[in-house]
Amino acid sequence: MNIELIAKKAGVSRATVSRVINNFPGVKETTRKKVEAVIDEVNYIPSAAARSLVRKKSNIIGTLIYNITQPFWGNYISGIEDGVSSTDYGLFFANSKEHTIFWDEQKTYKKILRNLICHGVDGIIMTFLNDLDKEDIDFLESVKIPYIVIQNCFNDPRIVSVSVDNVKGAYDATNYLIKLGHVSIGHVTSLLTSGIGKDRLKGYCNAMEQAGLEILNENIVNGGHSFKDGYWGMKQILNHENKPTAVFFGSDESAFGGIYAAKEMGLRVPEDVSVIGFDGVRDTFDHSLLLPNVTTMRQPTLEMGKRAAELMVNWLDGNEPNQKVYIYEAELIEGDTCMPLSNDTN
Amino acid sequence: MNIELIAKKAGVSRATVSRVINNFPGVKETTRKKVEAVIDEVNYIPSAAARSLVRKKSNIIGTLIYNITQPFWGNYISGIEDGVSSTDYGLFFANSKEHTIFWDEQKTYKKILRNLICHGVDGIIMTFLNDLDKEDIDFLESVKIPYIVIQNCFNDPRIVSVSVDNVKGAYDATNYLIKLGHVSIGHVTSLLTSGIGKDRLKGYCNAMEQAGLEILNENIVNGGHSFKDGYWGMKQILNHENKPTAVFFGSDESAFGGIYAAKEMGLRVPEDVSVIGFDGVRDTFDHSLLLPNVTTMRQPTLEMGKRAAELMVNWLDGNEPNQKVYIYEAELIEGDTCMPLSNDTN
DNA sequence: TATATTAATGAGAGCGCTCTCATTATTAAG
DNA sequence: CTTAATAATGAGAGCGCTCTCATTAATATA
Repeated sequence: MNIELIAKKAGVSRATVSRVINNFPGVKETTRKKVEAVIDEVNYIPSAAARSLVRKKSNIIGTLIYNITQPFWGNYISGIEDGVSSTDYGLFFANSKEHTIFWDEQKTYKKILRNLICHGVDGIIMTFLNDLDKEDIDFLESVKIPYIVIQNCFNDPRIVSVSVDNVKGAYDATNYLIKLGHVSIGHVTSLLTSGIGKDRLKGYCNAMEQAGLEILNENIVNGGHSFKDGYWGMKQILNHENKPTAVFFGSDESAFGGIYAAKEMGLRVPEDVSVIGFDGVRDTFDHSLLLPNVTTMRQPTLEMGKRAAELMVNWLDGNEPNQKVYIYEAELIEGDTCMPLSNDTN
Repeated sequence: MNIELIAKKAGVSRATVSRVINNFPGVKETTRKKVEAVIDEVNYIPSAAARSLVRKKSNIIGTLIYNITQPFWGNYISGIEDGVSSTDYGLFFANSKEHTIFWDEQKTYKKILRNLICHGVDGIIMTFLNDLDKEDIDFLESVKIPYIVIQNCFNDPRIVSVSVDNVKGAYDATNYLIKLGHVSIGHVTSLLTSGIGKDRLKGYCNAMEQAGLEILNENIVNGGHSFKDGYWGMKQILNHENKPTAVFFGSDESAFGGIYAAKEMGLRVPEDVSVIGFDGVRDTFDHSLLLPNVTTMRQPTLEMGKRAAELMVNWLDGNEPNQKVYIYEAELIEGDTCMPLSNDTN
């Protein structure tokens, strides 16, 4: 079933059918009705391939999201979907699993991106946890395809990104603990191979310095975003003689791990040690009531995903983003895992 | 950059370039090298649209998954991705959110499916929780596009499906409780508007009947797969005078809700009431150690997703599945939420 | 060296649309 | 009723590939 047959059946030319399909003006109402009737009758759907070929546009946006099986990342997809849902664009999907990018030699970013382009996407929305390889950017630039990075922010002037202000978020988190009277504050970082981890560490340091508090190496543990990372990080931190009275974790999952570790060591949260996380994922779990109500810096992942999608849609429609860097603020969500330092009667 | 230009640059015809791109035989080695050099030099990637048009095949498989922000469903995507990862196929993505299908009038199945087809997918892998509307099937059949349903199984002979044996799984779960000596066993169902919920209820009834145990209406609560459903279901069940000593939940999330409700009512799990769930999602959460180690019937979602993808890939490559219904077995995973009935010294 | 056979390559049609531009139908103006 | 203006429609080229079939190059055989 093609446009030719529809035209024949309706007794008009292909051009007229095309006008009807695309809702173009300049078709007499009676003709339009006639054509629409035929289209409905035979359940005609125009060939996407033919359209893409002549328009040089597939109306498909490629997405490369770190690990959608975790709600934190899944929410980005949801946001992106929100952003495209009222448009003619659809989503092509690459890589849903963490290990694929990190450990699978066969699947470097470049190969995944290449695969995306081979399938004809018009633009790409992606998360990059590790700092983007120069080679990857060069590749994207060379194929001249619009791309937007979410979650991570780069100082490369070529990259459009949507992310949270990690320095400020970490600063706010640390400062919240300081305001509660804590002076000895630990930090289990997120991945320091990414700008995200580095920025959060920087925010932590900024807050400590500004408050005139000493930054102790033994209070900073190189971690990651997983439960396990938080678990081991917390063990390490709490094993010191002068253990901190509060710990800032680079992610909520790692904070959960830290809380678990503290309990295992016979320490109460927050009575013995306060804990603050980052991300704000708790509510995304159906079983959130079973999880510690962790105090955290919430990232508006849904909004950010949506924003990225909207920017991309507009871009593909001819309106290049007028900024390179779109920054959101992480919001402090007070849970039950922080309390004022008991010695301190503020 | 198109095949014409590559041909010109390499001093050969378009046909030869095409042969090289597609790794077809009958090209002299020296010619092949020459063409490949040009392709590499200009970073040429063939137009997906043009290819699709002439081949009448986009090599894109559409997926319609219930709610990817929950790991249970996200795992299906992971499995599907596993199944296509070593092939030339890619994934197009529709609908990531529960509400979109259930509550958004604008997004009926048919519209989503139509959208998928408009974007040119070759086949569709989808989850349908509610029983598939006859109209939806008719539509899919009318556009003659291969589709595979995962997670739900229909007795419509036209539908290829990959799912778990829900009757047997529920039977096994209930029987496990019976073998532990329980005689008064409750059931918080999953959605009874879906075959899944009905089948699990049936399995429960089968086991009870076979054991000669009475099926009490007050022990069966119409629920759903969410935490909330389990929570309210459990409250209802435990409020009866002769409350059951064990409860089978239609999902793990609802089991979590049930466990939470029991605790709230001052009852211990499993000492006062045993709980068994369905799905086997606990390990998919990074913070699984913080969750009750619920006894459950694990569904091999990853394998099922992979299988569906493989079936689809083969189908699109010309080999129609030789069965209509692919059934997996749910596997009993013994956790810490069940114990023998104390009165019973078996 | 001439001929038969096989390997390598090219010419050209066609996939199903869109879009420009020419043509025809319709209405308005004189 | 004729002409000018506008509205509606159609003809046809072209998007970038694939694939068949014809042609030419290379090799084997006599």
